[in-house]
Amino acid sequence: MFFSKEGFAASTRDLADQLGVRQALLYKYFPSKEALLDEVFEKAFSLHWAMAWSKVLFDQSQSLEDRLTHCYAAQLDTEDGIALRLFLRAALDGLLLPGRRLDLVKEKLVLPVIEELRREANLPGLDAQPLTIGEFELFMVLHSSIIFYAMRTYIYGGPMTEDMRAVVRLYVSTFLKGARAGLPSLHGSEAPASLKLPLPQKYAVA
Amino acid sequence: MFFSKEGFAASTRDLADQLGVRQALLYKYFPSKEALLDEVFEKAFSLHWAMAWSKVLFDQSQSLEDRLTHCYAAQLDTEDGIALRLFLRAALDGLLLPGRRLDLVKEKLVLPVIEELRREANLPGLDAQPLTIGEFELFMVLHSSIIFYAMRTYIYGGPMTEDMRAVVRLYVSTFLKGARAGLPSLHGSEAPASLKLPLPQKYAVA
DNA sequence: TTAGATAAATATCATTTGATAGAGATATCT
DNA sequence: AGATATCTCTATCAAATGATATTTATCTAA
Repeated sequence: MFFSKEGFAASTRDLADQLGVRQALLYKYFPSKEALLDEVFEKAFSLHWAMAWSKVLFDQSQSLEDRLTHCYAAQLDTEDGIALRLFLRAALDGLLLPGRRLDLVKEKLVLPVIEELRREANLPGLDAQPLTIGEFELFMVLHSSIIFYAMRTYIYGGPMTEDMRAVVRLYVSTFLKGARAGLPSLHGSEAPASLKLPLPQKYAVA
Repeated sequence: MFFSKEGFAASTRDLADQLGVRQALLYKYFPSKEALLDEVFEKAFSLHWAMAWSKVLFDQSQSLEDRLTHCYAAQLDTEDGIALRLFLRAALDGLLLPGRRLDLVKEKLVLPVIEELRREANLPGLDAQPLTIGEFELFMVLHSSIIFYAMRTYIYGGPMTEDMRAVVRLYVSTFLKGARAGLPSLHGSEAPASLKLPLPQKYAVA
């Protein structure tokens, strides 16, 4: 989209030019520039993300590494940079969408994965002991890698490998190795108390 | 700074207001708004980052985990969000600074750490076998975690733990566990060929 | 104190930009 | 065809904005 490249301060005339249309026409469809931007946000953030998740993640016939790799690779496949740019611009301008996105990630990805890792390690389930800050931050190791990969690709514009799936698999396997080795001690007595606190409901908005 | 909050499209009048000065006065010190922005960039990106690095990282008397934790925690300590915001805005607007930053990270952090991890694993040194894409991406697992933590703190504005150092240590230890376990196989025959290619000189600019 | 310079304010200009009004064109229905 | 409704364009306004010119205040040195 236009605003993802030019920023929200871009003029409606430039937008109209790019659409091959006259500037005044925009105001037949949108009462104001703000309404137009609202529409842009709505389109960009509606279904995007969070589709492939959920289902594939629970398919116990594949290894957790395969499932996570599949989810995040699918994620990066559908990502075209536009939503990411809009997303960052919105965050920089003080919108609170980004925080809510993390809430979604927590619900759809962090909780299932940590539940499974806890089971592997013979730790109590999430219903018995709520998700801790340490576990959330542990998962952020993986999530950050993917996000930053997308940023390097679409924002930084750096030269990336063609073999995205291999990189995602490397991220996932590195994370899983570290998480499996470290999760028990996150619940042990030697872990910092701050990491054992339950994760608060984040970014809650009225 | 002003532009890190308001964006580069903010008006010189608002800037002057915030400085408690009249708008025209700005043009006694800067020939144009663009020159003013250049100055802002210069200030923001000059020495910032990359100071604590280098030295501490080579102090073999501490564990690699301690050294990395120290470096990145110091990094996050000096970070006030301003540089990060400017940085992201610049990246979104197509500036190529971000790529160069990664070049710095590669030289000051990735190379020493991978060299050390290779030595631990009895793998050939970097002079014998250049840094691979896989190794760089491996380190990105750690680096992304830190960057994204800063973004969550200063851009997303989410509620973060007070105990930043504990989180950084968790990132570092998780990365190290995964990297130590995975580095040998990154050089083995089962690794994807794409990850074994040498990392190209990135983001080179004339 | 005064001459000269430096710093800051006022006033103003030309462009850009969001937004509106009304004319012309195109399609649709009877 | 003719009436009507929809769509798009031209023309224009008022406010905001980058930039300049001119005036006023403040400081410094002899």
